[in-house]
Amino acid sequence: MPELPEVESVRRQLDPELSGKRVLEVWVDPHPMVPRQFQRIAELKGRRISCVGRRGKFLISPLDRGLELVMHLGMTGVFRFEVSDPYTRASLTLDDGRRLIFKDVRRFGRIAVVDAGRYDTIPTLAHLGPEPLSDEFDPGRFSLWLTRTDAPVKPFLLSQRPVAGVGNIYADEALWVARIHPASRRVGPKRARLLHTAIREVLSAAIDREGTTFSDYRMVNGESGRNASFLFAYGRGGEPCPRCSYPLRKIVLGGRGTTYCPRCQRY
DNA sequence: CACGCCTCCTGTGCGC
DNA sequence: TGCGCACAGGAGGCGT
Repeated sequence: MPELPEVESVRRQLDPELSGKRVLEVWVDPHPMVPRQFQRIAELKGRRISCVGRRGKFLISPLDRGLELVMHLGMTGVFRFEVSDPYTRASLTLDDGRRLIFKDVRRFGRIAVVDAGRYDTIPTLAHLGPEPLSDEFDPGRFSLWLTRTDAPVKPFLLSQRPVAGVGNIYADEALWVARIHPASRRVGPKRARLLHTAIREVLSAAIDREGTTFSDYRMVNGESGRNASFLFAYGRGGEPCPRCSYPLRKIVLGGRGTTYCPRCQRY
């Protein structure tokens, strides 16, 4: 569900609420999946949260005692304050008396405590590519990545290695903007630069609209993002391409639903 | 090492 | 109405 723009929107609401707060109590839903998805969460008790940052789709909060809190929303994760919900998987009682609830229907989200900067238990974070909206996201290096890989371009983007935070929606969107077929294995320097620009454009625009809500994604205040009605390709299979009017086609690529224009996105 | 497939979990919508 | 299947915005593990 949540990609970089959604996670950033959550971060912006969570940061002022959690910065400087201490965690008094931790509760976790007893479930077989808990040890994997909530590693070392008990160590949160008594820790102070300095702020809420973000890397790709991960929320990261430095704690005292050299620890770090790493949170990932998975597909259906939502943070709320004081909302009773049957899908609550964890809650943190803060020293201002409020409780932060983590609800997550599909249980793919995770909240882990790690030694600061040690991400060996979180491989995607350990090998995460550059932040797309920072100077670290360099067109030249991105182009080299794309030249060297043999994988189809969309699954490669979803790996989080060439760039952080791009998921299924914004991969389809950026490839549509750059006019590149999602299954293409031949993205040369010229098209790589177009894609580099397109990724920044679609992510920035989505952040401005506080993300894309289809069903589950909500911000901490419960509101939806406003980006859904601005999408070019994702979720619009069968509709006319906004650029050339040819019907958008939906396929499965790398196990993920993929919508693109067969006429103006070239392999 | 890199890639592609399958899995984790729960809900929903569709065709028969 | 009931059933079975495909699919949903994520990542991780495994085999090749």
